[in-house]
Amino acid sequence: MSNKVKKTLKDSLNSQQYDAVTTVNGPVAVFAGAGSGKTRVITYRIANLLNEGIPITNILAVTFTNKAANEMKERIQGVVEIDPKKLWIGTFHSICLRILRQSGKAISLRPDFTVFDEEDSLSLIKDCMKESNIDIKRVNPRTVSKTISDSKVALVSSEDYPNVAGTGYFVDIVSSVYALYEKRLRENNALDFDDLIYKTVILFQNEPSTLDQYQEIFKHILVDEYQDVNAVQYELLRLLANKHRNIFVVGDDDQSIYAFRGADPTYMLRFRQEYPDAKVIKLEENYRCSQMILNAAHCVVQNNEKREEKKLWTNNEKGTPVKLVVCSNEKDEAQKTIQLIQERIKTQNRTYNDFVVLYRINAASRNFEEALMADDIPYQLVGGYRFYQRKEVKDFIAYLRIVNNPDDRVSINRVINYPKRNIGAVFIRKIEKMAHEDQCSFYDACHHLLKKKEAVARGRKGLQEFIDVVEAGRKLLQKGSLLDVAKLVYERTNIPTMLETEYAEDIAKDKVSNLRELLSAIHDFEQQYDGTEPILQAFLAQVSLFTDLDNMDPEQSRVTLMTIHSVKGLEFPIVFMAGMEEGLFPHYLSNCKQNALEEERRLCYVGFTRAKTELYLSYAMNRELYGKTTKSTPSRFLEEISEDLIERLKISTPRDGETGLKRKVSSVNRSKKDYSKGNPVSLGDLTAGKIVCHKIWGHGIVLDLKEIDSEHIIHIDFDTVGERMLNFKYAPLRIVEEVPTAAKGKS
DNA sequence: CACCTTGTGTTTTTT
DNA sequence: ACACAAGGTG
Repeated sequence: MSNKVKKTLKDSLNSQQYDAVTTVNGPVAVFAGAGSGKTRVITYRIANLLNEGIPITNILAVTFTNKAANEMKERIQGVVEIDPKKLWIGTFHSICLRILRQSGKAISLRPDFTVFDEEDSLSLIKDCMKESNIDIKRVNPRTVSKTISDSKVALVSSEDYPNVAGTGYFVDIVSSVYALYEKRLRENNALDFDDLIYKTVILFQNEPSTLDQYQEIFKHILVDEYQDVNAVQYELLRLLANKHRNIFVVGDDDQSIYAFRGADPTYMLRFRQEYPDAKVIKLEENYRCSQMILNAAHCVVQNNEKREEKKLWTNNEKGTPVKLVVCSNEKDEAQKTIQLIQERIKTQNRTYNDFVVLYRINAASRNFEEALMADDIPYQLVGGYRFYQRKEVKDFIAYLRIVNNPDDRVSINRVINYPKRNIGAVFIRKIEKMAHEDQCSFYDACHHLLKKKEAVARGRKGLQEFIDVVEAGRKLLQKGSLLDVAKLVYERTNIPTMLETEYAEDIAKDKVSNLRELLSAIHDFEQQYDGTEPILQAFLAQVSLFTDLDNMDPEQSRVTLMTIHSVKGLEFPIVFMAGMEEGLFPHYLSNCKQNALEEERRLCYVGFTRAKTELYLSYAMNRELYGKTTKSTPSRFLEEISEDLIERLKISTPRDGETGLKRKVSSVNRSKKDYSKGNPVSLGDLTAGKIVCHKIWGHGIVLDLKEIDSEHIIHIDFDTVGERMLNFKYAPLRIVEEVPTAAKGKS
């Protein structure tokens, strides 16, 4: 057994990887570039620790997604025999949830607390703002929510916030809302996402004996995606590793893409300061990408100023250039993408699961879904409107949440009048008043009210029905079957019938089938239930931390659609990145800040380096988004790729004939030659009437040049895309000596 | 007092 | 395109 492991390690690892795997004691930081075998290192390291005789219960492994955790469990089982249930492996959130359920009592947390997702927490914040007479139109609740979330990540409590945040109108508002929000969370017996980690740190800070207990359990700590660790997570790790100092972190600062969530890649660079005796290992050989793809990725990311200079190398073959696909609009983009996929299936003997389509924002998935459906191509959509986030599913789950925790006011508010029970805002306020007078919970006040005969209200009957469903659910739960409880809710609330009257037939059908799917998920959960904690509590916890990514199945032959954020850690033979346009990618909200722009660039790097053999980049000249159509400029990231690594692809789809695009495409192709022959342009050259050549759009005639906010804006009429305004600073323009025929012909 | 209609504002990425 | 809040109606 032991020898088998040793041999496997030597055979399947390079010397740096081997070093990372077999350095058992002390702090280790591994800088692992994209595709350098990071997952393999972590897997083998755990296997090796077990092989060295370290009990499985003494290892903590933190991954970025549940899916990564499950995958890792499976892969370890391939090397050594383990009982995967004994291994502490999961996301920060799931691990902290487990710790708080076990030991939260020390900070007066009940073990049956509910986890609020972002929507729940925003709804509670709105309530708090209304209660404090803050005009929701003047102050955006989302901004308040984000500020509170940021505070928790920065370990700033509601008491400390006013002292730390300075002064001002907004700060005053957040101060009061934050305090009230915390109070309400406690009353709801609930924690929000940030609390899971934040309260665990508080627990460890306040209760040294509890901390000591976990320090003894987690003698060896491994952290994946360390570049995406934020302050509160860093503090958690620091506390846990403080005693035995066996902390092993793996990451890549070029792949840090979660700064919006407080991630700070400098923790990775600061590791050596925290642990001066740390061993630092660099993995720079890429085993995934072709040379051209890797170089193109490097072209982009090297434009970042805040980064450790490094260059990955690969022994893989040179490969083919990155392909640029120019599309007329977002529909055309989906069409062309699918056409390319079909071609490759036919000629290269590919299967659908060799392909992934990536985009910057979830909203972009729609067009691809529609096009794939129309062509009967199997696909799986990852992320987006996640299953457990859908309205009908959340409504249904709200009932289960109330059965589990009657203090969950957010869920009560959600469904007390759904289906309609004649319970409006006024009636609710009346119950609240009663709860306040009787010093009891809202739920208990409902009971009191129903007992009083004189309390006649129009909603009384409805309230009785609501309470009856919940009480029946609680009784049924005692008997043990979760599925029975769910069925009861399904039948007694009549939600399916409601849905049919509420929505159009096809939409209602969809929603009802989602609920059926939920019932079957509950059934499956019950089958695998291990009985370590109350079943409903266990189910709800899984639901709240579950992501669609966990559902992804790479085995099935389906095209995958997802955001670039979700694709981190995965690889595909052929990658399509859509929407390579200014404003979309980089996203316009990131445009203002240099840091944010650099993060977009890293995101681009992550996308590129998912591809093993082929990478397609596409952009649409016109895009409809958020209900309006806008003309777009190619992403600056396209300009950053050196010319020998990128190739414009000429595709004709049936639609092109109708729009006369074919003619334009051919003139663009000629223009590309002119661009490389042309001379660099200076500001003085740009007078009205001059013919210029754009790297992507080809020839155009200068109409105007003006200065706005000390930026030089050029107005050009292009043969291909018509009139555009360009910023001189970024525009890839050249002057052509001869007046090309294409431009002459146009007037 | 609850419900339905109209109008308004907002839209990144994820645990 | 969508959600959500205010205002009118039964």
